[in-house]
Amino acid sequence: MGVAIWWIRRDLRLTDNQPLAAALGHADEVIPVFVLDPALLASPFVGSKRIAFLLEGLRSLDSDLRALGSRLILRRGDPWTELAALRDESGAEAIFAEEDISPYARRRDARVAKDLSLQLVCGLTVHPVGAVLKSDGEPYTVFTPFSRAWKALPLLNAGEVLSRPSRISSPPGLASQPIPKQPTLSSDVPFSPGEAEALRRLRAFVEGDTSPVYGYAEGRNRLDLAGTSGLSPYLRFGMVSARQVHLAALSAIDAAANGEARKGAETWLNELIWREFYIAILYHFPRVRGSSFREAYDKIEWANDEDAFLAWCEGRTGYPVVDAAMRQLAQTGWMHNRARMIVASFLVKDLLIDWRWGERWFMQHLVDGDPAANNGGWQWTAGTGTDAAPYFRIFNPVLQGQKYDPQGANVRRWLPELDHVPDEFVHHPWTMSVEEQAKAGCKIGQDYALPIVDHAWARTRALAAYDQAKRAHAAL
DNA sequence: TGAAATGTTGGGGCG
DNA sequence: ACGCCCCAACATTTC
Repeated sequence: MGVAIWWIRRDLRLTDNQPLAAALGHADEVIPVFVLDPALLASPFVGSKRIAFLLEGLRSLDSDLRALGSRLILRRGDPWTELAALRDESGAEAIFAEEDISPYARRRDARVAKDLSLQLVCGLTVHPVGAVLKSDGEPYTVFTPFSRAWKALPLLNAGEVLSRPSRISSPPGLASQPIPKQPTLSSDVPFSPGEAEALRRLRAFVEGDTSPVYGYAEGRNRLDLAGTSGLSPYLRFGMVSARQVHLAALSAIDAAANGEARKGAETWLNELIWREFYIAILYHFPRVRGSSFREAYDKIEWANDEDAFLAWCEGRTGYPVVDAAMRQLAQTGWMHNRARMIVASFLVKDLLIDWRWGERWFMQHLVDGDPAANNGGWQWTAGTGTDAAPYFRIFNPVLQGQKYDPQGANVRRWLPELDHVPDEFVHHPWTMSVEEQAKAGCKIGQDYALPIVDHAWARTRALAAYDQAKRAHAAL
């Protein structure tokens, strides 16, 4: 039956892998190949923590493949060139890959498909990208009706997970370059790559009557508790399939012991649907990658103060809830979703800095950085996106801190200089008297920054800037 | 998946 | 006893 190529991109798993299953169904011998694309490595939207996670993930996948009698072939270079060479070396008739939807991925795949026999298979999402449409055939731009239609669609393969192959035969003698040792994954990054770890985390989150998924409705918002699944980096690289996670959410909903537990599992399912919503938005409206979905807001006159941006990046804005989250991001490559909304609101509304600056910084540092979800999240906060927060919804960083980190435990974890600041001041330490600052061992302006902007003033400025943009657009 | 500003109500202090 | 004021608590509107 011949040879097929399984072109691995963001599907680093053996269980429930549709392109792999398609390749195995098509040929006796399958070549698992990953092409390390220098164009991607050089992108300003890529950072070393995510690359390190990917490289470790490839090592883990290689080890899993070897256990099945195969191995990972790694090639560095332009995908079209490398795949054409591999086809010529091996005589492979077809290439199978999981469909990807970012503008760059689509251009790359179109170029490959023009000359090589490339078959793109669903798998990035539960439902095929582009299959969730209104009755008039147009894409949804509002989440709630999207989610309703999404839930009504039948599951591919009747919801059966594709089993892990027991053996993969590959042609011998194909050259593979070594998986690069650099960049290395810092021990500060709290994710260890690989399919086994992804499945372990999934089980820990959903299995049993008292699993965290049942407290998710409340727990997901708390910055000081581990209420989230921590699966985002694994979904980002397909170390677990979206469908497997979806089925786990459905089972948890079924097994919920009471209304509150059920609500937790349903809320979690909703987050998975937000992921698919933003993937669909980027697929149907690729222009959102560079510009606001709502064009009026591309007329905003941003302040774009470089020093303020640097203070935000480095976590020295003087607002503890913001600074703690930004230092956690720089150090570990991860940030709680609630914190992402808070720091994004602060950058866009309080500092009046273009959301694209924040989008790029997040992509450079997040281990789970995904173009669709990240863009969607930023445009949501900036009020420029589909079904976005209204422009006047501006987070107060003090109130958000008090609400979601009531004792300041998370703030103190990342800002040790606030260790001895009493709870009542921990989210607004600049209101301490000089004596209180001395007692807490935290002199404001010296041990910890004075707020770089007054929130009440900044709120008014943001409202005026957005209002001005709307007027400018309406006048056209 | 906000927060601030403004409006309303009602208990209690007080002359 | 009564009217008046204050203001906390809650509701509604506005940004």
